[in-house]
Amino acid sequence: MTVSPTRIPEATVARLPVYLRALNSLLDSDVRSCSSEELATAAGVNSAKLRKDLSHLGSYGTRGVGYDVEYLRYQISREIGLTQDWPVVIVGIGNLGHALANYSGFSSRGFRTVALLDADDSRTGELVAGLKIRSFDELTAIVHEHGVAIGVIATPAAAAQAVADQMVSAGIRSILNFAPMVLSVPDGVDVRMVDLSSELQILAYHEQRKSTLQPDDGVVA
Amino acid sequence: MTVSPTRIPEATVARLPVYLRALNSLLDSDVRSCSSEELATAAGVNSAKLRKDLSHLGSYGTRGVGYDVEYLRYQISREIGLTQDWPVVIVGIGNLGHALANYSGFSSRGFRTVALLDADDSRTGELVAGLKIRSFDELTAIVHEHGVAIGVIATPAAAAQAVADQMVSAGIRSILNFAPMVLSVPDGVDVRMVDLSSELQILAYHEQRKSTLQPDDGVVA
DNA sequence: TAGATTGTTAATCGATTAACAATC
DNA sequence: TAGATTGTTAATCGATTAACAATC
Repeated sequence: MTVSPTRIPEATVARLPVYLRALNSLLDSDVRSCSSEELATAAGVNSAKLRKDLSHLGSYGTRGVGYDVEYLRYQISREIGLTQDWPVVIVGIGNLGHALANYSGFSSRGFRTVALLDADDSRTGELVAGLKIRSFDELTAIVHEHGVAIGVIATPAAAAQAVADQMVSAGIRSILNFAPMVLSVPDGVDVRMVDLSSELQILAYHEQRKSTLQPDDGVVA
Repeated sequence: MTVSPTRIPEATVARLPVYLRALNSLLDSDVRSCSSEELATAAGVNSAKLRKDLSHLGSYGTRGVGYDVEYLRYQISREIGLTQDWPVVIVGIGNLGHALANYSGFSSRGFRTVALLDADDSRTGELVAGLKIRSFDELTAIVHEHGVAIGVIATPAAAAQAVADQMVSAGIRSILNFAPMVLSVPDGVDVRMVDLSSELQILAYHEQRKSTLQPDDGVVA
């Protein structure tokens, strides 16, 4: 009874962060209340989809009125789990790791970077985003000390699998992978992959189609 | 007849870069030929989905034998449009822009970064990844000079919409947005959004469910 | 009450998957 | 030919959307 009564569809889960961001930006503009139409516009989706998505979480709006922005924000945060503390380690402090360590979108949403690790021990002690870079060898100790559940991999592709293996054996069950490399992990471990180049390739595909598009293309009788 | 005869489903397009990466990694290991089963494993999908996806591009395998790795790689590259040159500009050279400018996954796939722009003119002239940072004011001139079709936004959220507007008016029709901000653009302009924090939030949601999962959860009679 | 807007229903659409005929 | 594996079919599953009854 205390836990979410229903499973939330994966497509909906992926949009909850978008709604959260839209609600935050409404609050920044001192908007206290909004309709599904307004929120949908701010989030870049249509309102039917928004209402359907929210209906999976519960009934947090008022018919004829709309949604209380702060209340809905809290409910979505709670559903995602952002009301609890999430200690995170980042492994691989190159340009990208550096950017991630400084990324305010993490800290502002309940994620707390507890350690930055790099395999290159000559960088140990270097200060990045207020944290000293530590040796990768300390991973297991750090995971246990802080109860880290989420690991971020920002190493080159060649190192990523070894890092993932070490994370898993240290007890991490959720991995965010920025290395352009498919990781193999045991059942029960979640990996999400962010491939910067994939996104560019998908854009290129559509851009190419635009250029070769025939004027009478697009509709088939 | 020279252009792709069929429309490729969006879900398939999103996976083509993954297949391409898997094929590259097979080639690195001197694997010249593979079955759909092997390639699917390397790409992290099941083989039925892989074959279905490839069937949208054409018939590039041999029954009873499998796929020629190099030939298939070429066909996918061509379909995505990676056999042509894609000049790219990156706007916002903070930590993330810096990381993107140095990211080898771009240059190795037909993407050519022609300019790095930043609104902070005190940074003009600074050398990053072999390119001098230039003023944002030069955007339109650079787009025209190099025929830039794809723009990358790595600015803070507050600046992103203005950058997008400028890109659109300069003629860019494909934008990769790393700023945590929904962009509004005219019809015909493609925006893909990469939100580093969203991915972490989706992981947190699943991690949270793992912790609260009942032992007899998962199946309902 | 009248007007507005949610939450839900049901129809449609697209994606996934297993199975297998085609064929090397 | 016999064995292997693709490319396709058809069934299933999940996501999207429009419409509207419920209700503030």
